[in-house]
Amino acid sequence: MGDEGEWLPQPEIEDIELVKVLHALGDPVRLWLLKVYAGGEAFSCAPDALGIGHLHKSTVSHHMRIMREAGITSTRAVGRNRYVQLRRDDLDARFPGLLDALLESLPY
Amino acid sequence: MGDEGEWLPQPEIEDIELVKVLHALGDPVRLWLLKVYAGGEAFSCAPDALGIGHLHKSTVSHHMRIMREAGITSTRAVGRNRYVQLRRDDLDARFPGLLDALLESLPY
DNA sequence: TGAATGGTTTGACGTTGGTCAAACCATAGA
DNA sequence: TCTATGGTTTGACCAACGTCAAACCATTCA
Repeated sequence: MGDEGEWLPQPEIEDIELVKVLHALGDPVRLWLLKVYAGGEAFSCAPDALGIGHLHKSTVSHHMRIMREAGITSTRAVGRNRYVQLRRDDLDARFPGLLDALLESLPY
Repeated sequence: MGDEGEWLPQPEIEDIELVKVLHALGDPVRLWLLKVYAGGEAFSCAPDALGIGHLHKSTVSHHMRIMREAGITSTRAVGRNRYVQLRRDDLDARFPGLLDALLESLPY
């Protein structure tokens, strides 16, 4: 009760590397997740809830870890849930204009 | 003589896919090449001339092909030389602001 | 306390990817 | 014409990657 949850490990702002961010986003599933998280904080990792119901939950967990370790997302663990959000401010500070350009360029 | 050379195969503007561009740039060597080509047209594929003298020339050829097929560069073959340049206008038209943001964010 | 639930981790499997070396191709130059 | 040269292609090798399944862990709730 009253517990805000724990933050899962993520790189410091200055340790976010462009090549890792690009590598992380150079995958169709993770590029899709970028769009999902851009729409607001997600509180479930369930494949169906994320629009990737065709993938196994462990695969989704894998993709979310890669995005978090690349510095794209931050995750707070509260109970059995995971609150995932884009690190908008950090990405904007580190790579000005990049995130906006990416979101503007997303397909669909 | 007077031969302008032949253009190597490359995708049409509308066929350039964001995920392929990001995947292509999610590699340290190709991210380095992006910076090189951003500095102006390159007329040699020699590893030394491109600042990647530690790599075999066939490896460089491989990376250049991936960048071209992703739609990042265009290549004109004139004699034994290859004139490689960034597809600035095409990339700007397809993904507004992305290239500028990337070039601003490059390390070094 | 016991069962169900949301996520993570591990292991396995097939695919893709980066690298080198050698063969190859076409052009330039003697 | 012969040789050297700039680049490409092919094959091989090993590492990295995406995926699933099963085991696992912690939390929730009956």
